[in-house]
Amino acid sequence: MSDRNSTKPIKLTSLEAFAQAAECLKTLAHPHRLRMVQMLLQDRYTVGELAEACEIPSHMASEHLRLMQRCGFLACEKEGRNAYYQIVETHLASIMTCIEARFGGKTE
Amino acid sequence: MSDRNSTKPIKLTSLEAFAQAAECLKTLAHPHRLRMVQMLLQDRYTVGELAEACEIPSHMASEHLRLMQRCGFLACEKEGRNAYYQIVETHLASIMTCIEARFGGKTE
DNA sequence: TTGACATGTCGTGATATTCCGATATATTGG
DNA sequence: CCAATATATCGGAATATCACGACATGTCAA
Repeated sequence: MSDRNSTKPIKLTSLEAFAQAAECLKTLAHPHRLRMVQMLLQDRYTVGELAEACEIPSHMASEHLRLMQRCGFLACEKEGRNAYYQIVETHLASIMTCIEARFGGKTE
Repeated sequence: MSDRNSTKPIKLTSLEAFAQAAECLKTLAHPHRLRMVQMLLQDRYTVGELAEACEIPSHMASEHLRLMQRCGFLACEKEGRNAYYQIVETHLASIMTCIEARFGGKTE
């Protein structure tokens, strides 16, 4: 072992915390879910609107939204026969900024 | 449809770009790989050192490192019988900062 | 050259994810 | 009440991921 990193004790995040983080990242790691989060960071939308934007049937959008709700990203508000989703995990904004910086920003 | 979001044309990242992003996020979304990236953002390390820090056999660390190399996160430098890995995807620093902000910082 | 060490690769079973059709529930207008 | 709409849920098939043991490769030291 060299003295490259034996002298300075390295600080690490616990594997338990990273296990939680990995769960959340896995939930985010899907093209349709990324698009939904990007939209919901700008406004709230119904299941149907999100489904149309992702070009998928709405019952599949509903499943994606349920997953993101379960890991604390989103909340749902029912209004009549519509269900509006919105962001509740505030850190999603900064993470999405990082992703946009790396993989290209938004265009109309 | 309300006039809530019908007047302003929303800007979106393409689904193709998000598909790439999802691939990368999926690669990152693993507790051992997150720890490896966190370490490698501070210094370069050998396979064995990373394996020990993650409490896994080194041949499994080698596979994780190969995955991260394939999606452009890491590069490998062979020195004698050791293989040193280091970060080459610069955006990993800011993404890790976001993750640490949400899931707890580092402790020794 | 031989043996120990560090790393990399292959095949496999267990498990998880994704997509989809079918179906269910709830709400609104007529 | 009835039909249409919006959303949610269930079950299955295809696919991907994960952890692991076994083995292969390359390097160094004696």
